[in-house]
Amino acid sequence: MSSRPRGPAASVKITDVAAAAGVAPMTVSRVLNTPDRVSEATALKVREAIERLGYVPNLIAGGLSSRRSRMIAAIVPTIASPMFSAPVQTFTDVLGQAGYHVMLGLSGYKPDGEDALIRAVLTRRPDGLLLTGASHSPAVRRLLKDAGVPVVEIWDAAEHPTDMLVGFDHAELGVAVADFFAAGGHTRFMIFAAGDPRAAARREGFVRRVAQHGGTLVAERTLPAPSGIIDGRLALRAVAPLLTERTALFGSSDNVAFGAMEEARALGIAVPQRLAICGFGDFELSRGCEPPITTVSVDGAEMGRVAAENLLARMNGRAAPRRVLVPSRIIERAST
Amino acid sequence: MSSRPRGPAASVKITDVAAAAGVAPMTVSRVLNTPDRVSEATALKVREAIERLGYVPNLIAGGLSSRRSRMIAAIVPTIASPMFSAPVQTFTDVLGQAGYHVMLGLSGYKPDGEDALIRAVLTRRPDGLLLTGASHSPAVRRLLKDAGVPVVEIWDAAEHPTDMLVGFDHAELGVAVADFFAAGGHTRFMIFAAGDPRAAARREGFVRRVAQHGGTLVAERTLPAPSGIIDGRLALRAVAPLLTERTALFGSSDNVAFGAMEEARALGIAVPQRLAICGFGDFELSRGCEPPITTVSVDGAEMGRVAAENLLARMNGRAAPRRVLVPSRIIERAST
DNA sequence: GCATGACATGTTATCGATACCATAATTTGG
DNA sequence: CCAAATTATGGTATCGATAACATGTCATGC
Repeated sequence: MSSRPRGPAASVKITDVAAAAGVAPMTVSRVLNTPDRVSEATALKVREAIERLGYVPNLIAGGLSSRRSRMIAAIVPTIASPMFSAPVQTFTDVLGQAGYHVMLGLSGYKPDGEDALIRAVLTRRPDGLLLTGASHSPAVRRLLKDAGVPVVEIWDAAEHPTDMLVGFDHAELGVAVADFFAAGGHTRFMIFAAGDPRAAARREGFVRRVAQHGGTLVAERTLPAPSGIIDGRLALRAVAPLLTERTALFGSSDNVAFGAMEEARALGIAVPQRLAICGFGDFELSRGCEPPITTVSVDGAEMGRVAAENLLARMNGRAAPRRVLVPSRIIERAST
Repeated sequence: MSSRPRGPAASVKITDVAAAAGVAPMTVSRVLNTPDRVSEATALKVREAIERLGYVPNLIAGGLSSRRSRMIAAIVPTIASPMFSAPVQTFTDVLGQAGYHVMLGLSGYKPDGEDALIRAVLTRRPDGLLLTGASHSPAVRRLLKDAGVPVVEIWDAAEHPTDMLVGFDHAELGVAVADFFAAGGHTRFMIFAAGDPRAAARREGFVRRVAQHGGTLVAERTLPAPSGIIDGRLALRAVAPLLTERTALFGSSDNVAFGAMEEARALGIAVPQRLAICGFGDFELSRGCEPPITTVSVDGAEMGRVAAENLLARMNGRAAPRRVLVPSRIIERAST
């Protein structure tokens, strides 16, 4: 008799099932984990016993023994934006179908949020990790290396990822948007960028290319991260006096772009005649609003899917690409 | 010497730390879990050893031994909508600060998505569960009862929750919106509702009250769940011919309401003169668009926070309210 | 000065499953 | 018809931590 406190109804364990089915516990384990190694007749008996006793396997115990938790940690700044909720959604779906569960970690936009979170998450011995961005503190990099866990980084395109990466180059994307505007005959430019590292990279590329085109950077505003519709409205209101001539605006997200457009409407600034707007993210909003907003589409759901598949490959001992770049493309709509 | 395969660098465990610090493993455990029961001098030695060896505790082992996983499962249909991402976000934050991690389960809108997910999640022996809605299959209810895990249900107001509940009455809310429109002198009504049970309850309340007011229900459309901006646009386009006189529309989410408004704009239907619109959810969108949209505000973030706190209370052996109703209120804006 | 108790630490026995090796049952081939 | 190969099952020893109890140490009070 155990001296431990037990739950209200001492729960059914693998030995109970084994006894009920007249087999060894190990056989029950096989029925659940490697069914092809058990005869059909035995498997039937065992499954019947499982059903009858209402056995729910304990994956904590299994994980300790097998040293595989079948859990994956996903760390993103927030799920309040489609930018991150989309990849997390598909990531969770794909891994769920493979029998893995996802622990969600929300790091916020504070620079040190990630460190503590990764440390905490590693105490659960995840079989894999999804991280946002590829710039991490040296402490984190060492921690990850020591843990020996497969890691996928998304939403970034560092040359030397910690382990694997599925993302794209934000600076290049900024360049592409500048080129797009220039091709439309624009000479005056503005950018509203959120304060996070990736939005900053997009801005850097955009600003650099504008200069190369000999364009004028009329205004450049940094918004709090995560930035939204209201931030876009406020920013546009602040720069409205500068909108005396035809100008092109790049917003760091579709929400920001939409906010700018709505504020422009309220102020009587014509879009796209006086103000051309390009957003980022291809949220449903930019497609559904009136006029629809030109945007840069990056398939976040796809990113999550590929990240999950690469992680699965590695966890199953197969090889997986070190660096996958997902395409981004400008979707031209009525706002430009 | 163990016959098990070991990781690349056999990882540091509690016995290693204990040896390095010259104490028993149990003392190391105490330093980490119940620091007040350890003398300051010993704690210092132990912490130094932990730091020096880079010890990362194994909560899988700890969980097996203590029968407390310190994990909570959160099951929502999707995180693509602010309706669910907001509560999940605060829920995760609050529990994270208390040392719990959240497993994310996305059940989708298929009726049987939840069953399998809950069953799978229980194999991890979570210390608590967050569920969306309060109508579950009998199998699930029994499973939860047997597991003896604290459960909070959100986004609903069933009379007899499975365990605890933090939500509100959707039908009542539909009634309130009908009253609000009626008070504004409306006699013609339309509703666009998503196909999920909660949107259906809002619709039922709205339709019932409209009838009580002697109003005309001009159109009633069911949208696919989860429904978005585009669904709202399409629905409005379909019913546009009916908008010959002043009409009031209740959308099942702010996204749907916004889509309807944008389509109305495209079709030259004046808002709010010919079409008054009320949404649901108080997303940033309804506040940030032009004109801003009247909506029913329900604080999803607050719901997540309270759910987390009640769960924490119960897990710590304290009492927690069985049924918490969060307020909802109509925020009147320019669309009505 | 010694019993009483509070506090700090150590010892032992699990928690519930799976890896690995051993053995039994079955099939295959010459 | 039997040895060798294959397949199915069982036994044992952990996985890494913590609960419960035992022990040791010191302060307090009468």
